[in-house]
Amino acid sequence: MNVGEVAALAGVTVRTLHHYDRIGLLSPSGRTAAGYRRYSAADLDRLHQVLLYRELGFPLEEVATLLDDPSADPAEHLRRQHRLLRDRLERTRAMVAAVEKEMEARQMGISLTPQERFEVFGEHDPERYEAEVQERWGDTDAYRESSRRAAAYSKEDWVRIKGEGEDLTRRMAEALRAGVAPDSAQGMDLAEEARQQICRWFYDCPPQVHAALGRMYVEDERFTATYEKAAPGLAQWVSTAVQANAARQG
Amino acid sequence: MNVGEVAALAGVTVRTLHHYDRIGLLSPSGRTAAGYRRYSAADLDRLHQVLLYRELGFPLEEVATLLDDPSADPAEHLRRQHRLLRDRLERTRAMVAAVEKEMEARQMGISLTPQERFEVFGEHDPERYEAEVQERWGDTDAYRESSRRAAAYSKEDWVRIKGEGEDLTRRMAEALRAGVAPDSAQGMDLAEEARQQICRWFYDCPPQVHAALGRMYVEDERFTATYEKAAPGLAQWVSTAVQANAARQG
DNA sequence: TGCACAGCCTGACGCTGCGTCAGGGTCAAG
DNA sequence: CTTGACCCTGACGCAGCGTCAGGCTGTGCA
Repeated sequence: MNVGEVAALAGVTVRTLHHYDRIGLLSPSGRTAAGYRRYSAADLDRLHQVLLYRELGFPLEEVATLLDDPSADPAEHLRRQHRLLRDRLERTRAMVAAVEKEMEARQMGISLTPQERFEVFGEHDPERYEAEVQERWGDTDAYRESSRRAAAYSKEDWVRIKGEGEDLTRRMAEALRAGVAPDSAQGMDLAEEARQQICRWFYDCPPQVHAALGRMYVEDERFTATYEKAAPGLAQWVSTAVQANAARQG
Repeated sequence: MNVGEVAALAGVTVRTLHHYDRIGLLSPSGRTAAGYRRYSAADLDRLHQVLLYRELGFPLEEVATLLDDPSADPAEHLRRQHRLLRDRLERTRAMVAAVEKEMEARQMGISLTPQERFEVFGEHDPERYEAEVQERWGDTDAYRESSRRAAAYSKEDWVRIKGEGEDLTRRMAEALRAGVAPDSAQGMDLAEEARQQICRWFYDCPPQVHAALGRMYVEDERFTATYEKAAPGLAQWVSTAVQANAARQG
């Protein structure tokens, strides 16, 4: 793809891509004879990561070191991004609540103290902080340890993770064939097992989040196809089981 | 207050306050004989607004024009901030969902198309866009009309708004004294009326949001005091009614 | 075959929103 | 009256692009 196409796709300007090329953050993997930049699928992948980290407030140079770190596999980036995004969600929620409180206070003729007003973004140093926490944590042994363990996943444990997942899918398919109802206790137990697997290997996945994932299993045909390959009707079955399990816990 | 104190309170650096002074965005209302900046409560107020708008991605110059617009009363700023914050909340939620989808896809060995990956922040031009939409809308007649009407609140209708609020509070107090249960149909109807009032005059307030406000009525002593002044036990009564009403609708 | 027009290239300068010294007064405590 | 924390005003620097300028490329159509 040419710069213009990539820019349009990613929602950035051509100048931005030029800039990323110049500073070595994202250099297209090829050029035409005339010197035109040519971006490959892998380049798009990287651009995606760059934009996510940028949105999270990381300075570009740090983004480069993060993405070039050979000890960090893709899954680790996803986990980190997920964590930071959830932090931001929390913060935004707090700010919305603060504005609503202020409105309510106005209507009732109460005026809030300055401390109250500022506390929602006090200390935070808006976006920066998220990146800094990363940096700080990056220096502690504990984090490095856990991070290294995480990175080690894709080397040897990855097989085990995949195996566990496939094993569970197989047991679900068996249950389906045996006529087990997805919203029965047994069906929900299987769904719960799936949720726990995500928690253990990937990220903290509360029932509500899991329910959203469940919906995706029937809405996105590629996920559907993967389950249908194990057993016809399994996508719908799993989706229902997950929802029922979430409702049971909620 | 001195610069250092203000800076600590608001979570910004002294340099930032110097900068805001220099560009005329926020000049302290006084100076000591020695030239020290002295910030008043009104200055803190303004700083608060500045930081909110800044966080929302507005360039400082635009923040200045917004805050110096004489036809914009405080309530209008709150409504705008509220709207923009909710937009951001939505966007962040979408990004979290996208990362989760990507994780799930990885685990199942599916790979997403570039289009899919970028769509969450495609087009958006991260923060900037929020401000731009403002600008664009600011040019349409419809918006200017509604905006002017909104601004007119605090001039004459403000009395009516206050009146409506007090009237409702009085009727609630009467209900309480008459022994009406807060979670009875009558109690919930009163709560619903309160919610509608917020919708009409301030911002779109779905039942869930209203429930959160209800909790505040008993948690924040100043809100509690306002209600207790109308009738002892009213704060708890209103809170319960609001929650019941939200549950009824949810 | 040629040309018009969109798209690509490489400098180079500009702008915002501060961070970061430098060099020098101020004030409260001890 | 001194020490250390705090304040002042320049002045320069830096990230992350926006925005020309000046020139080559590629293609659809006459």
